[in-house]
Order: sequence, then structure tokens, then C-alpha cells
Amino acid sequence: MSNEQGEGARRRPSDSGPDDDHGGSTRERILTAAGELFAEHGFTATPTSRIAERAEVPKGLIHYYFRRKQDLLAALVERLPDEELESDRLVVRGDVAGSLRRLVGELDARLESSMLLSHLLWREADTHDAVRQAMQQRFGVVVEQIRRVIELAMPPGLAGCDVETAAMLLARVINHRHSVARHRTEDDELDREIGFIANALELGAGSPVVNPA
Amino acid sequence: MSNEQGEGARRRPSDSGPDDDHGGSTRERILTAAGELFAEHGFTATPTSRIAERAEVPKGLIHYYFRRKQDLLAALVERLPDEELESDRLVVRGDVAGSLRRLVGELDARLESSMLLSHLLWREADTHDAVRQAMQQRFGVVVEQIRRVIELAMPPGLAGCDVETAAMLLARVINHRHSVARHRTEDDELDREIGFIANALELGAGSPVVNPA
Amino acid sequence: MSNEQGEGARRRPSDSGPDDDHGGSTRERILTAAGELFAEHGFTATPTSRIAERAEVPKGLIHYYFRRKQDLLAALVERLPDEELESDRLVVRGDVAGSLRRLVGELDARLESSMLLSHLLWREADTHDAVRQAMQQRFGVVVEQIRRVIELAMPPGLAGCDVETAAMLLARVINHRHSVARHRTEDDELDREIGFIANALELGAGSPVVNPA
Amino acid sequence: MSNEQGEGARRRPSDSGPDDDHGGSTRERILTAAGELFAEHGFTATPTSRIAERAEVPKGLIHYYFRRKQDLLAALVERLPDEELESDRLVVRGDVAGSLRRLVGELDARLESSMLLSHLLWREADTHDAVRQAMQQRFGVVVEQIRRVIELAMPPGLAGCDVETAAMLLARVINHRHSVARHRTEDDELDREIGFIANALELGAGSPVVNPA
DNA sequence: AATGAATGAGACTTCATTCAT
DNA sequence: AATGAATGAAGTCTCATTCAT
Repeated sequence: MSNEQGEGARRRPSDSGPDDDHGGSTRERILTAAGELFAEHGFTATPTSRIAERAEVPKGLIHYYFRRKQDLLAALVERLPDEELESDRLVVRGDVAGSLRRLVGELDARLESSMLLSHLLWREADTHDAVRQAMQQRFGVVVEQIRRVIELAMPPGLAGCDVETAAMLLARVINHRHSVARHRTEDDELDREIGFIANALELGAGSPVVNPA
Repeated sequence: MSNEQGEGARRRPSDSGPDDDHGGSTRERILTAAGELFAEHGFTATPTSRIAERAEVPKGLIHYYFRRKQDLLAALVERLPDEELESDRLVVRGDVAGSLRRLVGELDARLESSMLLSHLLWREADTHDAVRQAMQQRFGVVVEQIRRVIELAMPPGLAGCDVETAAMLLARVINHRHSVARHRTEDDELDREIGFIANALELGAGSPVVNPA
Repeated sequence: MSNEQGEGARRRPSDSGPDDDHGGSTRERILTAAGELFAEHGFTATPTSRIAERAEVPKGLIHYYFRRKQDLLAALVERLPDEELESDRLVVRGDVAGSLRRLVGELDARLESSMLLSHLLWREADTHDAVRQAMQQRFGVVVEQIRRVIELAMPPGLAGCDVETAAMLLARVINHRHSVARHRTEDDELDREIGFIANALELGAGSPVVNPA
Repeated sequence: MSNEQGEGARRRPSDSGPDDDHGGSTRERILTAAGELFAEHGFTATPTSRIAERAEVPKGLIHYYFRRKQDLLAALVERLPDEELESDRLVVRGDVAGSLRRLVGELDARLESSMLLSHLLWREADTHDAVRQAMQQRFGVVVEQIRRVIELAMPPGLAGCDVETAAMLLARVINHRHSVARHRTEDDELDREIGFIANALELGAGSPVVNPA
């Protein structure tokens, strides 16, 4: 268990050339099919043969590009969109809730295409080390971005409250959506939760932690 | 691939007799082993033969008690501790944070034994209908309990804020711990998050939701 | 490469009971089929599916008894007839050639059933450690037996010659037959070679090793 | 499964041109790599892709030069050094042992480069007809050469003994080294065995075969 | 002349499940 | 009630070989 290899993922043959294949380069089609199926049924429960079917390539080609099934997962992780984004332009000083909403919107837009994928990765995180590491790193990045937006958006006088915790809280909510909530994505709830946190911050929540049990 | 039910789970042969087996009735030992292994490696990735090994029973016995592998999962769901608990005695009026901490503590204590199991179930939730339904129901129960504790603990004057959202937020945090956070369970973080939410509530957060996007 | 495991070979189900299978216990039939096919076409070139065909068992049963193909080889080695035999009764003092011929005859008789097998094992000796070790040990045993027979059969006065070398020489001839000569087993040649060696010993060959360049 | 021949081995594209490849013509590098790998792991167990790797040529090139994998084996057989050598200059009349030692030394020197290869060929002899035939022919040539050296080296008076058998015996020893003994090549043993045979011949061994069984 | 993507047959192996005892 | 031998479908992966470029 948990053997990453670093190698295993062969380079794609025609990287930037025009694709006369139906729908992306062959390698890409395989990855897309794999991502979808993994997300729908899980990694172990998805036979490589079904990936081949959906990608409309012969079975052997899967293992030509990705020697082991596991390498498909690794490649999917690498292909994740970079979560980094210049968040500064989203910030409106004094409007924490609005700024956070815009941030979450941006993050979601980026992940939109890979929502299912993201969900899959959370599922496989504790079976595959590479996946887990990637996920944890991404979590850290998100927390950091939230924290930054909050700090920029907060009115100057209210610097005392627990920004760190609020950021973590929101990051967890976001992750929860991507990881577990998959089916019932109720934007309404999310919206209210963002509002709650922003409001709490503006009220100075968390600053004086009173008698911690 | 959906959910069989009704039949499938055979009644244990010697139900009430004294156990001369080493460590619980045979059927129970099988379930425990299955729960552990499913949690460690996932449902599909766990062969029934390995369950038999860990439970120290012959392989045939697994399918004697549980005709299909899937029935093991169903039985594990049924065996989950009832989340219902008389929360009233945990409440100290005026101390929202403390009350919530005690509630979370109780919930954790109940789940302690089945922490891994709970995690497993979240993983398998979108592959197995029966599991998903159970999980969603449990989520609802937890939200409700949190809401109740908050309402009981809140000082009378502050009834205006968004208790519903706060409850959902905390429930999500709890679930996140059980479903995803598996490895790094940092109680410190949880504690601060509870404090943050309680404090926010006391400050009236969420009451006037300002310009919702 | 070269991973023996010690385990891997499941115990046969009905060891000594009467066989109503057609031709030995199931496990034994598999081993016999494997031995034959390995000998004919080599280990790697023999698919387990063909073993199943010849043994007239379903493919899965092969791996029920022998988890890995390699375990078949290991089991075949273990099944080799013990080369040890009470050679003393074969010896006629003063008749070295005759004594050796009887010894070789005995060894051949023992190996007769496993001639092909023996050949196979030599072929696979340098790919599979377990096989090589078994083969080397067997070689040592044979050399020792030959040496003993020679010493018992030699007339007392001629003790000076190089018995060790003669024994090795003959052992090598025997092995050569089993390992390489497979197809054209001309007993005539063997006979003359035994005669030559015996005669040489009686003439005192090897005693004074002259200028070993 | 028998032996194809006649076609199959394409002529190398640039036969006589200067080699700017690193280490021999491309075709030759392929053959060398194939020989090494076949000897190490056996014919069937060696993928052509690994041959390409070791030869540092693209995979397609293997099948460009040698349409079928089997043709590699055939080419290796053809490339074997010619065993024929003018043995007369090695002979010192009256010194049988010395003459044989020099002969064996020469043969070994020729085969030195292809010791492993020779071993491989013996292994594959009974799976590939072409290989077996080549091997048997080579065996005959060696026997003949030994016989010739013995006859030339023997003192005139001792013509009565069984030269044929002695030659066969020694040829077998040589072959045994090349085919089986691969790992523990103890020149010491070989030396003593040559001495034994030569000594036996000088003593007239084999001449009067006494009571053949 | 040379390349490496593509192909599909088939190898080994695992496994849930059945069934005779 | 309990067992483990038996079964065969299906999984992952390898590989010789072809072919368009």
C-alpha cells in the first residue's frame, strides 16, 4: 500500500498539436474517462476495462500510457487546477461577507469542472498517499487564501478577533462540500454560513476565548 | 448495484447462548473484523477472506452469516450506536460554548469505538444507497441536537441570531472530523471552532444577513 | 526475482484417503500436469491455464492450491524422490565398474518417473533460487554416494588414486544425462563411460597428479 | 512452434558504414543485449522491450531488424564463434594431459565472450529446434577435436585404449560447464578431471572392457 | 531508415459465492 | 451448524507485433 513511484506516467505523444481525435488527445480522453468513473464508483470499483470503453480506446492503451492503474490517480492529481489565484482584486474593504463570497465563487468556478474529481480524491485520500498529500496541501492553500481575504477585508479597528479559526472553519465548509456533500449542493446554506462567519468576525467573535472547558 | 434488503442478513445461530468463543459471539467478531478492514482499506478493496482471517473464523462462515458481502455493510450500519441522547442535562444556560463542548464530547464518546467505522461509511456513502440514507439521517439528528442545545443554552435576550446556520456549521465540522479528518484529529482546533461559533452566537451573529450577494 | 516464501503451498485436502478422482488427488493431478508441461516447454512458457486443462480442473483451482505459479515449482522440488539409498548392498568388492553400474541403475530407476522433471529443474535452476539450491544439494549427495561405492568396491591395494575426482566425473555424467541429454539417452555410451572410469581407477589413474600447469 | 527459417532476419540497413553509434553497429548492440538478457532470465522471460532498453534503441527498431523475437535467437546461434581451430599446434606428443588442457583453454577462450550465451542456448535447446541442432553439431565438433588431440598426443605404444569414450567424457565435462555449471566454475576441478582422464588413457584404461553388465 | 503509438490476445491472479459434507 | 474445496468470472497487467509517419 502507498507506493508512489514517480515514474509510471508516460509522456503524452502529441502535446500541443491539433487533435483530430474525437475530443482531446488520446491520453487526455483516458484521464477524463478515468476521472469520471472513479468519481462515480470509486477507484477500486472501477475496472480499467470500463475506462477504456468510455474513452473509446482499446484496453491495452490504458496501460500503455499509465502502466499501473494507480498512475491514473496520480496523473489526475497532477492535473488539478492550481488553486492559487490573485485574491486581492476580490476584496472590498469593509465587506468581509461579500469578499468571502466572491472568493468562494472563484474557487468553485475553478473546481467546477473537477467537482466530481475533487470528491473522488477525498474518498481515496486515505488509501493513496500521493492523493492524501495533494489534498492536504490544497487545504492549506485554501485556508491561507481565506485568511488573507479576511484580513484585507476587515475594517481596521477589528483586528482582534480569531481570523485563523474563522478561516479554518470556512475552509472546512468548502471542503465538506467538495468531499461529502456531493449530491445536495445547496448554495443557499453555503451563503448563510459565509454570512454567519463574516458577521461573527465583524462582531469580534473569537477574540477573548472564555474559559476553555 | 443498488441496495438489496429485507433478506440477506441471516439470524445468528446461537443468539443468546453463552459465548465460549474468544471475544464476543462469532457473528459479532465477524462484524468487528469487517468494520476494521473496511475502514482501513475500503469496502471493495477488502476481501471476505481477509475478514475471515482477522475474525479467526473459516471462510465459509462469513457467507453463512451474511450471504453477500454487501450484507456486512448493511449490518454495520444497523449496529451503529444510536446518536440520540438526552442532551438536556448537558446544557448550562448562559454557557453556549461549554454546552456545545459537552455535547460534542458526548457524541465523540459514543462514536469513539466506531470512529473508523463512521469514516468508512462516509466513504461508501455514494456507492451504497443504504449507507447514504443512514448517514443523512444521522446528520439530521445531529443538527437537531445541536440546535436544541444552543437554544436551551442561549441567554433569553439573544434569540434573534441564526441558530439554524450555526448548528449546521458545527454539525458540518463534526462530520468533517469523522469523514475526512481521520488522521490528524486535533482537538485543539475543534475547541477553538466551537468557541468561535458560540461566541458569534452570543454576539448575535447571523441575525441581520446583510446584502446576500 | 528469487523470492521463496515458505508459505504459499496449501496443504492437500485428502491426503491418504481413497481417491475417487480420476488419477490421484486433485492436488496431485495438478502437480503432475505442471511437472510434465514445465518439462516439455519450460516454466515461463507454460500457462497455468494449460496446466488446468491437462489436469482437468478449473483454472481457479490451480491458484487455490498454489497461490502463485512459482509455488508449483517449489512443490515439485519438494516432491522429488529422496536420492538417498542404501548403496552398500550394491557393492561387490573388487568389481568397481559393476558396482557403479548398479548404483547408476538404482539412481536412474528412482528418477525414471521424474526424468523429465529433473531435466526441467536443471533448466530453471538459474532462474529460481529454491530450485538451484535443491539441485546443488542433490548433486552433492550423488557425488558422495558414488565416492562411497568406489571406496567400498576398490581392491584394498589400490587406495592411492583420485577417487574424489572420479566420483565427480561420474556424477557430472549422470547429471548431464538428466539435465541436457534428454532426448538421446544412449545407455551404451553411459556404460562405456562407467567402464572407462572404473578401469582408470583400477589402474591407479589420478594418483600422481603430474605438473598441474 | 517449430523453427521458422530462411526469412526473418533482415539484413542490417547500413552494413559497412562507419559506426557513430556508441559501441558497435545498432544491429550488433541489439544482439548483444538480447544475448545477455536471454542468458540471465531465459528467452521467454525476456521482453523485447527490455532488450531495446539495454541496447538503448527504440523499441520499434528491434522488430525492424528482427521481425520476430525468435529471430533474435537464430541470429545469436549464427553469431557463435566457430569452434573449429587448428588444434595441431597445441599438441605435445607424449603429454596428453597438457595437450588437452591447452585445447580446453583455447575452446574456453573462444567461448569466453559467449559463455553466458552458450549456457542460454543449452537452456533453450529443447524448445527451439534451430538451437538444438546447432548445439548438437557443436558438440560433435568438440568431440572430434578432442579425439584428434588425444590421438596426436598419445605415445605410439598405447593405441589400444578407448579414445572415443575418453573424448566423449571430456566433451561432456566441457559442455556441463557451459550448460549447467554456470555459477561455480572451479577451474581446479576441471584441471583435475582432465588430469584424471589423461592419466587413465596413458595407463590404458578402457581397452579391455571387462564383463559389461 | 527509424520510431513509438497502437492493438488485442492472453498471462497471472483474486475473489465472491456455492455446495457437498 | 459449520467447513473449506471448488468454481469461473473478472480484474490488472504484459507483451509481441503491426503500422502510420
